[in-house]
Amino acid sequence: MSRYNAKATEAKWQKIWETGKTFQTDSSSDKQKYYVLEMFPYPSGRIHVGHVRNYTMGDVVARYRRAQGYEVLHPMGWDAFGMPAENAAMERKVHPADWTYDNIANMRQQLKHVGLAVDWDREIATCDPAYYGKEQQIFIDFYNAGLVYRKESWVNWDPVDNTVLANEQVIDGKGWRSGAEVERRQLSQWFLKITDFADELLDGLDTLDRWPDKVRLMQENWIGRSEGLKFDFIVDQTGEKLPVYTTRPDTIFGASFCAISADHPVAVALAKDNPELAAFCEECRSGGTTEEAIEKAEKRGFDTGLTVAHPFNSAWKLPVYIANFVLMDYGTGAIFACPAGDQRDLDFARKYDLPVLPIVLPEGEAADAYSIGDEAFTGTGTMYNSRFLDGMDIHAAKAAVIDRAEADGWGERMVNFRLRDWGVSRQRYWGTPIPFVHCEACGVVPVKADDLPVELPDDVSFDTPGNPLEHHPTWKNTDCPSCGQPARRETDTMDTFVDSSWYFMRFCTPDADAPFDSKVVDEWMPVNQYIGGVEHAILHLLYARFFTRALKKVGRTSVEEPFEGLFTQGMVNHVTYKDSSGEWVFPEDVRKRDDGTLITSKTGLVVSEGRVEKMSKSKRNVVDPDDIIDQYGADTARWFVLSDSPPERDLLWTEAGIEGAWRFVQRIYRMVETPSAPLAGVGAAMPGELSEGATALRKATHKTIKGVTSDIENLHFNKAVARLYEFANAISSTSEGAGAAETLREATEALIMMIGPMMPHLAEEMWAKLGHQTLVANTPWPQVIEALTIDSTVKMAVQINGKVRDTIEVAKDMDKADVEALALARPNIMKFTEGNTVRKVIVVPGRIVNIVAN
RNA sequence: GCCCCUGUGGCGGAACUGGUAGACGCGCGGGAUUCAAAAUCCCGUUCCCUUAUGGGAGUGUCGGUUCGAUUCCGACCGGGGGCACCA
Repeated sequence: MSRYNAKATEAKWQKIWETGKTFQTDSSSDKQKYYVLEMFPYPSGRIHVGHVRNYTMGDVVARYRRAQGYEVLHPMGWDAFGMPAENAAMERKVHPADWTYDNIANMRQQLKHVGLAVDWDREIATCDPAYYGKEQQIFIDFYNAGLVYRKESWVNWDPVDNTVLANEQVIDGKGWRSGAEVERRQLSQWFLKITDFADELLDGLDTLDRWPDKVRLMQENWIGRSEGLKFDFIVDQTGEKLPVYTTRPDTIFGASFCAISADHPVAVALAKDNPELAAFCEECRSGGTTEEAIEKAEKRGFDTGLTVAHPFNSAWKLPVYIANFVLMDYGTGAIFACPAGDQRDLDFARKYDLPVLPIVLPEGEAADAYSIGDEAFTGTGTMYNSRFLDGMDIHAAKAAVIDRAEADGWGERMVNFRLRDWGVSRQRYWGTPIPFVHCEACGVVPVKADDLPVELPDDVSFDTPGNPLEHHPTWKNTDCPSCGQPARRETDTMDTFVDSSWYFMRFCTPDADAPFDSKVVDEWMPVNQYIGGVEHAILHLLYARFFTRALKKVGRTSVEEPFEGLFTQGMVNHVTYKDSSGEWVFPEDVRKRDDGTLITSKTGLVVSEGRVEKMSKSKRNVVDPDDIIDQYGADTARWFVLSDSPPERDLLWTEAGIEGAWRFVQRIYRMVETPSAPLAGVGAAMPGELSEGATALRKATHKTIKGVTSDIENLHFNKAVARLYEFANAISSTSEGAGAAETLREATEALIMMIGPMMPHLAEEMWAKLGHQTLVANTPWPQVIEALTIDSTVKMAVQINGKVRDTIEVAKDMDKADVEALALARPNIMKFTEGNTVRKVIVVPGRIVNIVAN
């Protein structure tokens, strides 16, 4: 018996697809368009199993949609800028460009072996001047629209990578990549005004009904909209205004002090001639978040000696403290504190012995007996000790205070966001140069459109720490685009998240002179199905949504939301292995001895199996997709990553699992090579009369088509796989008599067409073996005959007091009364009803009969 | 601390809107084929009692609603994720 040769077969079909331009996308086609996109990879050098899973899912969708008659756009590119290229340059003396392009070449080859239905003619790399030059053009557009600005600001400085990190790149006070303790420095930075779109980005979430709720919720929290009252205290000593923001204006009569941030202008001014106070502010600033975590328990402050008057009673004075828990960049950097209603305020008040007056009475408490201990009451209740608010619930009180403030003119309703502007400056070489020039006379001037792209210089050195562009002898010297005098180029480059904020549009017209051709983009966009890792739930996806809106604002597109459907797939996990010396061991080096114990083939040491964890190089619990594809073929790998686990959940990679997938590949091959019974010829007509077995197979065929179709529509690939296994079992059990050969052909062809999106090479090979001259890739999806998916009889369970005691097979439309009579007459049932009284019989047609008897 | 998700055999996981729990795969046990092995095929496989038949228990725990709960409600326990001095 011959065996399926995956390697040779897969190479053959990949060649045929490539030379036939099978997956080339035609934007001018009049078919309905479908854009499926997986998050493009960073060219690290080699693909990993996570990539295989991600791109296989996208590929199933792409191939399925093609079969459904859509014109499909399924492109691939490279998120090619970023720090690892510079690290490689420093460590191995290779140029970042060479390193990156070598990696791209490798990974392209690897991905091609996976057999993706990708239009490779549209491939882009963000480090290509043809790409980043357009990005510079967009950046200047944004600048002209007032969406780009420079600001002196505190930044997170990574002392190891010598770069500025975004807030979100700082994890537990450490750089996300280097792991180094982050410092705070003040630098002039470029910012994108994402906060201009805070409301829109929030409201837009409601329209994204094909996004996971989890991701929408995370974005909602990230944007962090709150409503409250903004009003000015007047500092008694100076007459200065001190604006504060609160979301709890209802607690105004519980106010006991006012707290400002160490970075607040008032604090900064006082620090000038108060060394003690200055030292305190410095302490608040230093240390970063990690140390904050240490002193988290402790709320500390510094009494400025200043006082402010309560807005409802000018004789009521509140002391002004500098407090370490007040942030300058949220709200106004100053608060009024109500210790009874806020834990931080309460901790602070207890420490500095400030008044704590309860103003919200929890339900069930008596006003004269209630007091606050060391726990603030943040719940709902009834206002008291609060003059005109007394008796209201907190919501009514909130509104009442704001209304009064607005009527009396001392405050106003304010909406505040947690979201901050996006700092895009990076002091690095391997990124998109920010296309601006600093001129002594003209200030900051954008580079002229004709002079774009501002290209990175090739001859750079990484010997000194810091930004190589800054060190370059000539690159930054240029002439001012405005006055022509000698000037200096901006040496900051952009955050790589900028690159990935519009690549999906570039894919629509990868060769356009403009960043993209908006007419074509408007036809393809939004992306119908976007697939990627949940780790991008906030940053990348929020930035891309912002960019799309900003591009609309500058008139480059009319698209609102970039991604109509979003799917976030789970990680790929694997057990870990350690040898007796404590070293991590690669799975491929583990051997099982006859007695069941494990050893490494390298050293012979005994190996123990550890926890299942996300595949990572450091723990060596990785498998190389190349090895798998070499041994079993891409189809086997594709089938395995689709089976078993729901796609949004983590997948456990096992040797046994991949073996199982490989067995199924062989089984399909045998089913076609040596079918269980003779097959009818290609296109043979279905006879009018079918034997019982043939009818059953035919029904199974159409039920399976129906099920698999809806499974793929819903991205339930694991269920589609299970159904196909089941169907293969059905085909294997031989049927005889009239129509056996015809139904077997119909079933086998349906099976091959349905595995097409998942195991495309095997499908093509089997399709050809079945006598077809065409490609499965160009064959329409099999049609369901609905009538064949409906059974005329139905099996119903018969329960007594909720326990199943029997099953009956009845006509689908049988009368309730008849069903009941039939059920009660069953011997098994009579055995239980005998001697008892039947109290009640519930008949749910097509489902169940429940007899209540006692 | 706050918010969200999740818990089903030895394992990954099925189960439409409350209606036969455990589909399908893996693993395991038994058998066939083979000189033998690999590969393949067949049968069994939630647990407990039982010779089969049959019965009892069972979807993290404890309660509730219901003729009927993996599904709905409440409390608790375990696992995962997000945010974190956001006023």
